[in-house]
Amino acid sequence: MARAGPARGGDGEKRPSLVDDAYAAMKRAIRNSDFAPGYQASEQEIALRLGMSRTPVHEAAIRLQEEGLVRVLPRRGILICAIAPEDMREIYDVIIALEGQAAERVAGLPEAERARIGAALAAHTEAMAEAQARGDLPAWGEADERFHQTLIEQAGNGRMIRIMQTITDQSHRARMLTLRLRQELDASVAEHRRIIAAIRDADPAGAHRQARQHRIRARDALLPLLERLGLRHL
Amino acid sequence: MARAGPARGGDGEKRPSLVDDAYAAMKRAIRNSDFAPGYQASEQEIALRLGMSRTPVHEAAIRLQEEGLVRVLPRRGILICAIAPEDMREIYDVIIALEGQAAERVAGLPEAERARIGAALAAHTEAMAEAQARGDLPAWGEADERFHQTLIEQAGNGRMIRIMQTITDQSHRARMLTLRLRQELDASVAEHRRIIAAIRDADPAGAHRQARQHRIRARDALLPLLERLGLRHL
DNA sequence: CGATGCCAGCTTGCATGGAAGCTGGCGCGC
DNA sequence: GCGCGCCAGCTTCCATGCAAGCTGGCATCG
Repeated sequence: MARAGPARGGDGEKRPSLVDDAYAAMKRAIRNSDFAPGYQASEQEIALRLGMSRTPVHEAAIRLQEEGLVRVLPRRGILICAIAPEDMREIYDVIIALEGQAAERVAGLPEAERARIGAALAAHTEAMAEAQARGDLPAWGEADERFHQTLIEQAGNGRMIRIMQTITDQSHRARMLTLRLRQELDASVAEHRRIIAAIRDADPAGAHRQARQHRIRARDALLPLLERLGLRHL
Repeated sequence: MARAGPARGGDGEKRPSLVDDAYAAMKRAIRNSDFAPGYQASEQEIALRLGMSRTPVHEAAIRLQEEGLVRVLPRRGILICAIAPEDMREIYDVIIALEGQAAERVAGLPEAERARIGAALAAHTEAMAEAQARGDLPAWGEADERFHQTLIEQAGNGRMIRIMQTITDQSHRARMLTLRLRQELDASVAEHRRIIAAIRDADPAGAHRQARQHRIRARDALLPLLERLGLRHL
């Protein structure tokens, strides 16, 4: 989760430049709402806070804009993007499609790989069950995130990983907000186990269907929740 | 296809800045291989060619890097990314997943919408059939592109549109290269018609399945072709 | 009192300069 | 002949300056 590096291809790890520092700092600030959605800051101000000049902040802002986290308004500053329920609908539709595909591919891997991945996924799922028993929601959320991250990563598609990372970043705040409102944590655990079973059985079609269904159900639980709460932007 | 604007959200159309000019020029140069894959240019050189200073070129390069079209090598210049067969495999897997989802959603729209979209898709498909009869491959390719573009756009998911745009840009050169080698143009037309039929019948599951199958077949026709030709990067 | 025009201040867009890092080739030592 | 180190040149990184654009408030006019 906490992969420090810049958005480089993946090989050459370098000492991060100021641009990378600015990128990481701004992204972190957005993630834990130090920069609240709707907040508008000047590049100068952020540069001052980070102890650098405007240039690296500006370039980091371009990258963040490309990922949909901020908008750079010409001559007005950097606007932290808010997420509306409609955005969550879009995000879930993408997740539903990609994660189904990822699960299918994982279930088509050779026996040894599937066993290893199944074990990792099962470990994360057990961590979820334990966290739930303890009533530890943050731990539940982290284990859930690791489960899905593992599923995507093991499908071995760099573009898919990147896309999922991007939209996961976009929806992170919304997920944190709604975590404590969700009533169906046990359903998630059960569904995860079904996904794992399909992978272990080398059943690509089944894995695809289970992963899809899991995300569809989560979407159908979450969206009405957002609407009911009238969270227009978060 | 030729949406002129910058990567703005979608509303405020502005007079393009120099950065936007540089972005558009470089993207166009990459599309029609004026910048061949593997080519490495200095920002200074490109800036000179475009009649501007290094700054806007640099910022445009950051955006292009974020989209996977180039890599900015620290202190070495801008490298035009090549596409390997493995990349095409990744790209197709994403397309397979997203386009199936898009077709499903379109097939779930109200009757009036479906009729309108079905007509548009049918028109593009007829254009393909006619181009094929004339032996006009470029026209076939453009009509095919319009069909898929329409399908995605009408699903009404901005993030999905953007993702597809990005990976379509990445694979554009490969598509152009292989267009004349493909033997199964008529299969595409037939499959398009099946997708349209499912949409008109308000059959989301069928539309999903047909769209998936269409892309899976295309992938399975294309990838061996690339391997056989030994096109390691294009 | 309301509307309009203007201006000051703040913000970024873009250019440019200084400095540091990387590459490749040349010369020296062995 | 071979390998190593060094240096020159090229390239980006980052800071900063200048100018233009936008906003909001104030004064002025109807």
